[in-house]
Amino acid sequence: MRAAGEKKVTTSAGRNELPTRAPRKRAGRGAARPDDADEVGLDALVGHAGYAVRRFQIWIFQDFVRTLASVDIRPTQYSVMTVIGANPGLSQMAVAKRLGIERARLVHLLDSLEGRKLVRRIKSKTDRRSHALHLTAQGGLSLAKFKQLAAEHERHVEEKIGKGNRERLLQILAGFT
Amino acid sequence: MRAAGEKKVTTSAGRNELPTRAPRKRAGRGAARPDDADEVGLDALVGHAGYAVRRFQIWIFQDFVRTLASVDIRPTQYSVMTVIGANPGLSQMAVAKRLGIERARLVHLLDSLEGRKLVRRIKSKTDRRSHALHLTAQGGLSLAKFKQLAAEHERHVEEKIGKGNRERLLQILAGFT
DNA sequence: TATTGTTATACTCTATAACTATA
DNA sequence: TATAGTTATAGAGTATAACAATA
Repeated sequence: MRAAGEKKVTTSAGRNELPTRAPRKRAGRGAARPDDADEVGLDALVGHAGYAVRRFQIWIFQDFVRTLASVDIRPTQYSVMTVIGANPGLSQMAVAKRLGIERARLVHLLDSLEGRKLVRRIKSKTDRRSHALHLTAQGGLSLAKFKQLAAEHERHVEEKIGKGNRERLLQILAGFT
Repeated sequence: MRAAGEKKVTTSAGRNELPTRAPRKRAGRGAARPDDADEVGLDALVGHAGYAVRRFQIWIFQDFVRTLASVDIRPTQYSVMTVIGANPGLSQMAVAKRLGIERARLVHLLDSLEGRKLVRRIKSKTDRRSHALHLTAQGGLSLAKFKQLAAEHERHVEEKIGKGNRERLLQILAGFT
């Protein structure tokens, strides 16, 4: 996973000539096999938005996990707590639909957050099938801390791709939120 | 998973006013609970590049799988075959490093592709620990077809976010490939 | 009948560790 | 001793199906 070691922290937005390496080439020694990873051409993958997005998503995900490691919160947990915090009383179905999480998966996520006393499931009076979700007092305080760390992570993103590019990215992808 | 049903195929690049919904609001009936998913505010998630990127990645991934369903090829399989096709004789380690795949995982991916007669592992003469990877004749023909379908998928992306935005996206993320 | 939360299953993917055969 | 490929395991995430309680 290249992202861990962190080379190329170029911090910027300067080098934008698509790296379309020649699809065929031979390595340094006598042999015809490029054992040096950077000599390996991507061919059609250059030009696929999905490939670039996947690599970026992996980087961003790992930076988030690393930055919030001290509080042991992962991106999905953060998104669930944020939505509950902003919309107290929401049902599990509503949270699942809003975040695009399977309702079956949300059950386990909430089990974990509830076990950590960050979230509470309260039986709904109006619809006894459903639960009203709330942050606990501790959950509210913790979320404030999580948001600080998440903002720090966001600054890492800014350093990585550049301030203007980050904003442009948010604009381009606004329709998917 | 919102993407399956497909609402908002707005095909474009027009609506870019960040949807910062008010963090608190009540639903239609007398109650105070927004059961309508679109009434639920995202709060801090708006403004996190990672959240938008994750949602976009899910959409793009699913469109790829759908578009290449007839040939039963997933994004990772496609990337592996493309790199082998462009760099015949590559070792497993070189492919794994280049694509950011764990070498342990690549073993299973290659087992599957080799079982389908698309790829062949050939024992290296120079280093008997390693395998030289090649597409079979059938694999080469198949890959051409996969590339056609992947290009079709790429057109879907273009329709979804707009031609200019897609190009800009590739530029912004070029450093991650 | 339909929906909410739940349990269960299967498969993909990430992250490790350990083993073997070579180097 | 280090590396390439392999096997194994654990957890996250996706995708389903089915069930009980309730609507």
